[in-house]
Amino acid sequence: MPSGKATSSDVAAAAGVSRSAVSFAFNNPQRISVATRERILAAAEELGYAPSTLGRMLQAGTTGSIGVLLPQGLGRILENPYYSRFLMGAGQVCDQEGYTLLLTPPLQDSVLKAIPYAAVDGFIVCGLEADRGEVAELTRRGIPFVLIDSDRLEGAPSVEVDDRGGAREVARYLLDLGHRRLAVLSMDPGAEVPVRGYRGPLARRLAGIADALTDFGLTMADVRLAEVPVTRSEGYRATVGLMSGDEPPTAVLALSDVLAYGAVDALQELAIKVPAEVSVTGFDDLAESSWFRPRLTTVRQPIVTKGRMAADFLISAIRGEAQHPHQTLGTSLIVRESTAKPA
Amino acid sequence: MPSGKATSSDVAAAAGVSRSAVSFAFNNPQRISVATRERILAAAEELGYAPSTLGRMLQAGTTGSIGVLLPQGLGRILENPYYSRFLMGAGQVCDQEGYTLLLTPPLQDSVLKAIPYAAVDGFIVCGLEADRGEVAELTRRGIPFVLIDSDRLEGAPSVEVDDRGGAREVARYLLDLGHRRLAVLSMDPGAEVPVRGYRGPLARRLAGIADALTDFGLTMADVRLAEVPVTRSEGYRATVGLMSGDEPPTAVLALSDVLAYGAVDALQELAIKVPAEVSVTGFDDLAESSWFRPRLTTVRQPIVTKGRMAADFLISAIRGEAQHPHQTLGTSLIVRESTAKPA
DNA sequence: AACTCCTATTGAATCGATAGGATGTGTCGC
DNA sequence: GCGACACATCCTATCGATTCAATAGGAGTT
Repeated sequence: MPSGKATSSDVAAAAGVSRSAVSFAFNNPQRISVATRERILAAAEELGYAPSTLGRMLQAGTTGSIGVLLPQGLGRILENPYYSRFLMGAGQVCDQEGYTLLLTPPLQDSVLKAIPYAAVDGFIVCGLEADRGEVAELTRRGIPFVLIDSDRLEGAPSVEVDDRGGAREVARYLLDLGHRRLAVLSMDPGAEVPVRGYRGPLARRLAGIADALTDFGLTMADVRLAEVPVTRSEGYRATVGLMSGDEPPTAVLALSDVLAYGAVDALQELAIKVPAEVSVTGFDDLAESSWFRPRLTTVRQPIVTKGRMAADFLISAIRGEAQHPHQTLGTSLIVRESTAKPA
Repeated sequence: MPSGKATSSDVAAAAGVSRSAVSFAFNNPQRISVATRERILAAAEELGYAPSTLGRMLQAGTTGSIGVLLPQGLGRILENPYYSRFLMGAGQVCDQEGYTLLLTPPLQDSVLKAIPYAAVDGFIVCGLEADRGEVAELTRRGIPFVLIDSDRLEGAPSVEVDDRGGAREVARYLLDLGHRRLAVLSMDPGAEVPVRGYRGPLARRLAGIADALTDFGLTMADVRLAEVPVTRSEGYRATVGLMSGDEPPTAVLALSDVLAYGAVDALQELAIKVPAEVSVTGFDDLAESSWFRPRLTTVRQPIVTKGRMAADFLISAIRGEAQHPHQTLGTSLIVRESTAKPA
């Protein structure tokens, strides 16, 4: 019983041939006689030998897997169905093209540090500010990548969503209904906003809301804003805060469905009727949102398609085919039961 | 502008030192003078050099990532929230221990073929029949692994769930309510059942149902059985079939929540009231099941915990610490609104 | 000036496998 | 009996980095 680390030299020795012969036996049968091949394979079986994955990858210069560079830990990321859907889309392409998918969370809270530990042919980079160093690092290393949920950047392929249009549409819808006291329940943008301003999808969604407000003679100063991590319980907590004080909002516009669920939880807890007393909207249109009660009014974005395109673009880039394509996907307002005219 | 493939030799040449010095500059700063180090780092920056991930892994003999060997393509797997939850659990441990997670779908419909293409320190093997060759292959290669949703096997750590007990409990519950005409909506066991019989969780769940039936003087021959892939739409389709004919069942016992959703879809389509006319139960207790209307009666299994334990066991095995632990997790019947006495 | 000691640095081996070109052996034809 | 031609097999360089053991050089001591 070998220690599980038989090498091609061992097999070669056992079969009385050279290491090349061993390699040929596995990858190039026609370059070797049948008898020798059998002998080699028998020896390999005996010793429990199988070609080392790393050895082959190093030699081939390719890993056959694509990395997904994630902005948060796996435990938290996979809690959000948004990412499941996204990975599903990317996974469909991987299935077709025979790639594996390496989920790469930050290392010691640093996305940058995680890069050198991923043996991949390219990265899908999720939800990162495009000028934070990761992009520069990947460029420097010459690793192909595609940006998702980020800012459009020259020289880097990306798949975007019309966040601004979507947010404008849902905000306008609420204003049209007659709501004037809005609360915006937003995802936590990190600590750098004071220095650097909003970035990526968040910036675009806020801009969209501002667009709509302008049409009604309002500004962002007229809405209450809460910024929290994207979990249902944080959405709950923040909403409790938003509803306290004088003149509470008549509509909560959440920038994520998951946050909207939390908002409804809070309102039910406070015995405030949705949508009769307060309207709630989300963003994403997760599958859960049509099951949720009240069925959630939200902005649909094509998450699975986004995943598919990201993987497609990346694989093209890996093959050296594509020239940094950019793609912007549309959104649509899905009106369901969580919104109504203000009381 | 280099072609993105600077090697340690290039840097060494540029800085006028040996390759060893370059390596030290990055990994062992105290073994080299400050001046030289600076010079090397400058040259590295200039050339866009970063140590090759594969090179380092080969040398170190470790990849820092754990593989998840999946029974189906990624596109289909991630459609099922069950796997999202499971991966979330495993991901929590990965976050803590600094591992990445490699999702490895079958290659050309073969799980076995996928193994050599995954550069990992070990595998979590999901939903595979333990004697189908994959286990033998992993053992032969000496790669650590943990079995999930499989059969208990000497010499291989595994995390199981008390499927039999859970199924027995839900079946008995339906029989206690007075249901006698049951339909079982089961996941597709693959083509080998006639030859090899049922395996793994499916076998245990069917056995649990049989246990309960026996207590009531019935056998599996008295229930209608449909076996389909685990998707909502397949559940829908199968249920339409189950309800046709004489003496349709008064209760549908699905072996997966996702299938149960499909069953309810079908019954609503057929204008059959749930639970007034027909009861439906699931298995898993996905988060969605408490949102679903009617809220789904189901068997809860601790999916996230399962994921955590699997990763824990695997990492112990990788470190050479553990001795093939087995663990069986309990289930519990969650009674909600999709079940009632027969009309 | 010679000797020791220490430190920065290097050479070579190792991790495993692959593949292009060279070599050897055997058979066939003339 | 000798040259040509196949075919099987081997040698060696390559993929990139790490690391142990060895060395060169300089500083310090007597």
